[in-house]
Amino acid sequence: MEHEDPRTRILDAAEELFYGQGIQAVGMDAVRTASGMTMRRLYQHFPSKNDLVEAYLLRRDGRWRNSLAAHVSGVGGPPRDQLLAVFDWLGLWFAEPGFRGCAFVNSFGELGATTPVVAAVARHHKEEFSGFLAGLTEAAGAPPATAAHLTLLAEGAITTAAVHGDPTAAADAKEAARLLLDTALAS
Amino acid sequence: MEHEDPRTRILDAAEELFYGQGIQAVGMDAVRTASGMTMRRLYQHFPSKNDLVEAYLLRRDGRWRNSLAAHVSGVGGPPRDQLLAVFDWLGLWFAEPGFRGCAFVNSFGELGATTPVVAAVARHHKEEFSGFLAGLTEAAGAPPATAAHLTLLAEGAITTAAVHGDPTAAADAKEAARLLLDTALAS
DNA sequence: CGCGAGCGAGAACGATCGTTCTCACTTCAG
DNA sequence: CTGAAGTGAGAACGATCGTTCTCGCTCGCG
Repeated sequence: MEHEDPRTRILDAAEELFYGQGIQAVGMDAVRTASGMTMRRLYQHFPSKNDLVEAYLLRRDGRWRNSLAAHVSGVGGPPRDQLLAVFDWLGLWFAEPGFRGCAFVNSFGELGATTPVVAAVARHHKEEFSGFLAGLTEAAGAPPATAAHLTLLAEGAITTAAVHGDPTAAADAKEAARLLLDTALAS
Repeated sequence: MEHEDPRTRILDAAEELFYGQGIQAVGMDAVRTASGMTMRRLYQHFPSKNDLVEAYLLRRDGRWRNSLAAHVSGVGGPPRDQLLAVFDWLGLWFAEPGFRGCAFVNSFGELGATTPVVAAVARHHKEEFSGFLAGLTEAAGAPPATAAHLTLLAEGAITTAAVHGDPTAAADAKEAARLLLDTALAS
C-alpha cells in the first residue's frame, strides 16, 4: 500500500491528521512523517499548506457525497425510503472510529473567517448535500420546505453526534424525518 | 466604558476575537491590544491562554443560555408557544452582525481533540441546551423523543445559518418544530 | 569513465506564538 | 528623604510553524 501514488498517500495522511486533530494543530512536518514523504516531494505536490488543505477538503467532499449517494441508491425502493436511508447512512458514519463531526463545519469554524477558500468549500459541500436531499424530496412528492426540514435534522444529527460522541442522534433524526415526511405526504 | 473591571474588558476583547476569527488564529498580543491591557496585567488575570479560552467559553455559555431563557419566559403563553419562541430567538441571533455559528461547536472542532476542557465545556453547553428544550417539551405534554427532535432542528439551524450566512434557517426550523410538536400533541 | 541532473534526509531560515523578563518610573510607608 | 514594591511599555526568549536550502549520493547518458 505504500506504493500508492504519492498524492494519494499525502492526502490520506493529511486527511486523517487534519480531520482528527484540526487543521491548525497539524504541522506540515507531521504530514510529512505520516505520509512517509520527504519535504521536497511534499511541497512538489502541494506548494503550500493552503493547497493541501483545499485538496483535502475537496477530496473528502467528493468521497463523502459519493458514498452517501451509493448507499442511498443501493437500498432502492421508493424515494421516501431512500430519504430515510440517508439517516441510516449517517448512523453508520457516526459509529465509525474517530468520527469527529463534519469536516467542513469544523474547518469552517476554525478557518472560515480567515481563509475564504475554506468557507467556500464548506458552503459548497452543504449546498450539494441539501440539493441532494431536495432531489429525493421532490421525487417523493413532498414540498421543498420538507427538504429544508430534513436538511436541518441531518445537520443537527451530525453536530449532536460529534459533540456527545453518541451515534443515536441518527436514529432520532430518522424518526423525526419519518414524521415530517409522512405528514407532508399525507396532505 | 474603559473603566470597567479589567477582567470584563479582557473577556470582552477575547470573545470578539476568538469568536470572530477562531481561537488559534488570535494571539495573546491581539487580545492585549484589543483590551487595552499590558501583558503583565493580562497574565495576572489569566495565567495562560488556556485559562482565557476556558473563561471565554464559560462566560459565553452562561450568557447565551440566560438570554435564551429570558426571551422564552418573556413571551409567556403555554409551553408549546415558548418552545416555538426558541426558534424566534435563534432567528434574532442569526441576524446579529458577526454571527458565525455556535462558539462551542467551532471551538470543539478546532480544539476539542487536543484540549479536553474545550470538549467538556462544549458538551456541557449542548447538554444544558437540550435539557432546557426537554423541560419545555415535558411541560407541553409531548414525549421526550420530541425534545430530541427539536434539539436536532435547532442544532441544524445554527450550523446551516452559519455556513450559508442566511438567517432563514430559523424560520424553517420553527415550521418543522411546529409540525413535530403538533403531531406529538395530537396523539 | 565522467558528469550533470535529480533525489532523500534533514538542517536552516524567518516569522510568529505563548510567556517571561528588563527597566525606568511612580507610589507610599517609615 | 529613602527605599521597597509595584506598574506600564515593550523587548526578549524559547518553541514551533511554514517553507526553502544544503549536501552527499545515485543514476543515466555521452
